[in-house]
Amino acid sequence: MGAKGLPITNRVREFRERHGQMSQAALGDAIGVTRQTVIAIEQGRYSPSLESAFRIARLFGVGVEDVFGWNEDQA
Amino acid sequence: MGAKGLPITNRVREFRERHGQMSQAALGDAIGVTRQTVIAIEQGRYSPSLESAFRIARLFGVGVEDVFGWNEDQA
DNA sequence: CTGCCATGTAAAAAATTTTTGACATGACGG
DNA sequence: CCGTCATGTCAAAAATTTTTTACATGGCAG
Repeated sequence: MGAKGLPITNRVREFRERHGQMSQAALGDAIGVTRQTVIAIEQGRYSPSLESAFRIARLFGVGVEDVFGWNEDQA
Repeated sequence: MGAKGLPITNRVREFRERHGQMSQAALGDAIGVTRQTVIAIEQGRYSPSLESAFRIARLFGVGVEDVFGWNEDQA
């Protein structure tokens, strides 16, 4: 199983950049994960834990589904 | 590490039982995880992946945050 | 130009989630 | 009584996510 084709999409980068030019490292610090994790999530390399998803959404003051989306087809 | 104290709550069991007396095994099959995973999620032993969360919510025809909740305090 | 800062890649190690398999119990119907 | 189903526990293996460390690039400020 090579290319993942994750059913989950996300707009983390979008929200992050609109939040006062917050860097990937700063976002990581804010939600308690490393910079590498933020990079991987933004690049869609794997689906984050529901916990990370909640922390990101809450940081931006929105709901989980405002940041993360579901791709029925890929599912 | 030790006792988890998960910041995530869920009403999976509630939704499952209201969905035609669906068993844990049947829910597992429906979303592509094992019965053990359903048990662990319902018991709050760990936070599921965002992917599992989406599959469960979609199966019940609701949003992720209708099934899973965030406990700011524990966070 | 020089020095940061942000982003990106890579790979191995650590941590967590998920699976597999086995066994136990109570409820229930035949 | 006996068999089945749903739930639950346990433990080890497998798979996936996250961390750690290191290095590379381009942009931009001084």
